[in-house]
Amino acid sequence: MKRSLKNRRRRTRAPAFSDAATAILDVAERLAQTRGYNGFSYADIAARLGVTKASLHYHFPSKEELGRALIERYEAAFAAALDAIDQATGEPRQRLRRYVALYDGVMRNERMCLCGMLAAEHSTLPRAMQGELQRFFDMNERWLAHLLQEGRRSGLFSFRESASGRARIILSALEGAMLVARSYSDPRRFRVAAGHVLDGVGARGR
Amino acid sequence: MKRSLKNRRRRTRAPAFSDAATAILDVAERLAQTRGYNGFSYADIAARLGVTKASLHYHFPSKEELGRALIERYEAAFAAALDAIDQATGEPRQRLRRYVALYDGVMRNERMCLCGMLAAEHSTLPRAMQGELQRFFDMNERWLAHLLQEGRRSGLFSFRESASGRARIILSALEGAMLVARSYSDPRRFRVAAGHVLDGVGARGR
DNA sequence: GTCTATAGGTGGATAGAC
DNA sequence: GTCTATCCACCTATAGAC
Repeated sequence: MKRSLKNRRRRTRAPAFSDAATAILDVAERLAQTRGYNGFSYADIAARLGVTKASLHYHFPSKEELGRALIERYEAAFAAALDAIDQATGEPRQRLRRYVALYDGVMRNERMCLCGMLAAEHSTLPRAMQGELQRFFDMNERWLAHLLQEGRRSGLFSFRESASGRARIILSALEGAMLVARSYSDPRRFRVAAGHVLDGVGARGR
Repeated sequence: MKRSLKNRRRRTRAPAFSDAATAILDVAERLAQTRGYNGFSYADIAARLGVTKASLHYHFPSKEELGRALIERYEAAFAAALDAIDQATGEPRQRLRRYVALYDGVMRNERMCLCGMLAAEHSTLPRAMQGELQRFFDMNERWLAHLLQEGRRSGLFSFRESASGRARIILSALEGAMLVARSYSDPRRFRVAAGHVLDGVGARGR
């Protein structure tokens, strides 16, 4: 009963990768976010880095291990971004706006959320990766639900369903907006939809 | 100036396929909706039908042609379903509920919207398929926008943005809800999110 | 750590017999 | 229309030299 309840979310330790491994992950991440896990190969990564396929296997023996590392690193970075938001401001509407801005940044990079992309390929992924996907979405929903609950208590947000229900809606809407916007190669499509997500809880106000 | 304005949407003629071609498309469609376009092969289809890969190429010489046929047939079937809704009832809330039920039926089949799935793989698809994808989403948005406009005029729906803006939000939210629900293999997740889409315009009734 | 070389498998696609 | 047989490109992965 004595353990601190603060920051109990931090279960995702950012793994330490060598410079070479980091370079591989950077390239693989971009490829996975634009083409999907089944849409890129070791050859693609090797070509972009100017090395051979074999050397990649030294750092990531199998593609499954590479895929797991991708999700783990992505989730850790996302968790850090959420912490940064929490520490920058306590104002709920601003925190929600910054959350949406995270996704907007991904789109502006002509990518899609890594985990949204992998969700489409879910049934073709190794079991371990499937489990990590859920953890990512769970983390997002928990963070959002907490924020929504707090904002509603202080009269800033307004919505009928439960906070976690609304969190799911927001997450789904953002992922879906990215998905559809990709077919039009138009990030503005995402931005407009994202704005209405904020309106939905009464959080757009400047 | 004399041409009828009724049914001017019908640009998608349902192509006639032989029995064998239809059987191939049925299997390919299920595979594409569960595993993605890059996630299945001619070998997968052939195995499930008990024929050889070579015979598939007689009906669909290349995978790109197969992919195009998949989207065209899917879009035609969807357009027919929208027409059926329009003819069954003119009541806007009911029509919107039936629209959402279309997507729910897809999820209940343990699939995801074909075009939502393909949207994730967008950048890896042949150009022709990319164009057809947009047409599918455009058709959905036009139908929804028209319905929303009508419902708002009669005081049944309420939303702040333009009808086409709201149509995009609804489409994105439904596609996103399917996407995320897949990671949990839980269609109920979709159904709850879909219900809130209806609430969003005041259409849940009852 | 990175290389060359290669294994063993699967991808889409074609030729030609039946 | 469906088959057998085959092609070549590409996939993930490994062995072993440097």
